Amino acid sequence: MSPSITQKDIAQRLGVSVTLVSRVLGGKAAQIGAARATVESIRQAAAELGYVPNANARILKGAPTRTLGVVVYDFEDPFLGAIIGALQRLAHAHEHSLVLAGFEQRRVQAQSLMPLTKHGISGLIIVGAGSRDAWLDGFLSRGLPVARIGESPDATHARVAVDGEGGVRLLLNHLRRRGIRRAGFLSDPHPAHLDRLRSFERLAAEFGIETRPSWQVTRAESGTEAGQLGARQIVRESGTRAHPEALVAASDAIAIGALRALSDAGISVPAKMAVTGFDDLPFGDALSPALTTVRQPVQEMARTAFAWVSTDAAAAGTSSAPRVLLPGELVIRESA
Amino acid sequence: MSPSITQKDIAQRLGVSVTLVSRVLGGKAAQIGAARATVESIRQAAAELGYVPNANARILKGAPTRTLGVVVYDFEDPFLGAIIGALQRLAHAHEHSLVLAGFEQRRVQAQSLMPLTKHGISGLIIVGAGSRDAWLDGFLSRGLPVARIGESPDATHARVAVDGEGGVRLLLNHLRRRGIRRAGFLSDPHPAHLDRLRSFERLAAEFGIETRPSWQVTRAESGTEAGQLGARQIVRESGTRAHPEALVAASDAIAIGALRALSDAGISVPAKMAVTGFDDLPFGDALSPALTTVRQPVQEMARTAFAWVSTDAAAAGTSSAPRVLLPGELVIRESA
DNA sequence: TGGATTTTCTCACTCGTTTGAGATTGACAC
DNA sequence: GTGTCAATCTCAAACGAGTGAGAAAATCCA
Repeated sequence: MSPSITQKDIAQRLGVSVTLVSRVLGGKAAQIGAARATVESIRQAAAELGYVPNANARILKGAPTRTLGVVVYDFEDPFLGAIIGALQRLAHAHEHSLVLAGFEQRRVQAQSLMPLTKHGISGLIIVGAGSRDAWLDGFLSRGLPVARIGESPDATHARVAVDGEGGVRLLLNHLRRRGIRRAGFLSDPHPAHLDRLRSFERLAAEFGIETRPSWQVTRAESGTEAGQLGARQIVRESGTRAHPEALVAASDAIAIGALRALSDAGISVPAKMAVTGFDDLPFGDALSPALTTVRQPVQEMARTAFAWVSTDAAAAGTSSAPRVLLPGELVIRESA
Repeated sequence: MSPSITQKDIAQRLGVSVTLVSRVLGGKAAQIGAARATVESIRQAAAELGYVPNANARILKGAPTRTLGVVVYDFEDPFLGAIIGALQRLAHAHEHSLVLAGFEQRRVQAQSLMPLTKHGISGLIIVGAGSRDAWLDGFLSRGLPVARIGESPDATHARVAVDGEGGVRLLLNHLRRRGIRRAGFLSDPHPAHLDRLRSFERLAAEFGIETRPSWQVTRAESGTEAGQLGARQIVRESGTRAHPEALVAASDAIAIGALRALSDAGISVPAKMAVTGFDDLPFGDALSPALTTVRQPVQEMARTAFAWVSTDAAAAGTSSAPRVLLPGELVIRESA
């Protein structure tokens, strides 16, 4: 760990003051009227010695940290990689850095926030849906810009998410065009999924699609398990009577579970029952049948959230819209 | 952004010197013989005011940063979430923080490293396989502890990965017990996958399993696409002649593609052809048929890598083993 | 009561960078 | 010879925390 080059090293080498070096390297050469030759020699020495400014010292002096905290609620989230990747690209492009924090089982512990305060973040991005975040108040009251990627019913901070209702609308419209007149819904306890369920209930009639309470199953399990158990339940219960012609799943994971249950029950998809997902996970197109779904606008959500909290936006005083819903994209494949 | 509480605030409130506050809060109270009452009052004041030490100031003074850089090669990696989650938990438990950096398309740009140097990381964890990392030399030569989660054939730093050969061995042993005597292999260009291919070639004979060059397909595409095209190719080419009874895929993603191709070709799995994966992705058990595979020891890999680079280990002078292969776990489901 | 100890706390500097305020130099005019 | 004005550069004090060395006050012993 060789010690790094500081302004002092440059100053000593050239026999000038650190002040001058700081000003020249800080781009203030013109303002203070530094001699052209001096400016050149300082720049050159800096380059030769491989000078890299010490961010800690700068920040200590009050410079913006250009560091964003990223709080992840759910590391199982299949989108996590894509979202973090997008944020990383944005951060990189805007010369910000990203500090990670996370919570166990959607719980916050005071110490979880240590990395955030420790590095003096200038903005906060929360990844994942959630509500009533008491820990957030500390940041918000200090005027720290906060943006969430995901829904938060009772939040006071900015958030961006896919338009669940719009997505369900796309799906129902598509199903209707395919001639489907009876549909069920599969959900798990995830808040965004419950929201989609409510949209489904509300919109089904509008598209002339019949649904029944017994065709709408919300399981306590989550993801594929919920889908499998839920679909199995619907199939069993409506064995003799009329059964839905389509199962709208609140997420791709749930839909995958449903596909499995239908396959086990010998019900062919989409011939006997159509299935739709929501999210567009990476493997949706390789499934058999390939999953018809609604694609999450991951990049756009990341971009929106980043734009709200980045140092540049905050400095410009951009007022942050409290809630943005971005449209999803209908991806028609084989399952419906 | 109300200014944060500093030691100075505490000192002023109690009418003592900042030095005393620093020493007490730094746990040096006993060494310098501070009065019990004073220690108490300082601690209490700190708690009441909500004092959080300023990491930048500490680091500037030469304290270990307790900050690890996490460099991600591939944000598409389906394990990314799990790995980052595990690292985050470890970091949290050991009071470290995590700074993220990443590369576009597995390429490094000098500026990509900015966050790492900026925050003065004390260790580096690379997520993803790779080789010949020129950018790494700078860190290594400064004596920075580096660990990679993933293989790196020509690396000089520590790395941990799943034991590919061991995994293939588990798979072949299992296939043999199921009475399979002829098997093919599906790969894409990922280095770890090619490595598994070589293991397969080497080990097949040992288990009395016949294989042929035409049954071993490495596609230029990656993931599911490679699996789908590869499986299709094998099925077509061996249409009339003897064909393999099993397809060993280098990854779950590839296996999913293969399942799809076989389904399209009307070849039932595992009755007519067995399929195995490698990785154990989240949805493997919800597929139809559920995928037999080898589980990556994600938690263990993260733990190993973290242990190498954490400040505590580095301080203790723990010598870092250059290469560790952790055993995968055979997960027998339906596809083989 | 004076000096030696002990107990308890403070001074002053440092880390690398920034910045308001001032210093030094030379040239030019009168 | 002296004052003025630029041009050019330096002093010194921060930011928040840590630290070697020493100081002030209280206690003890004779």
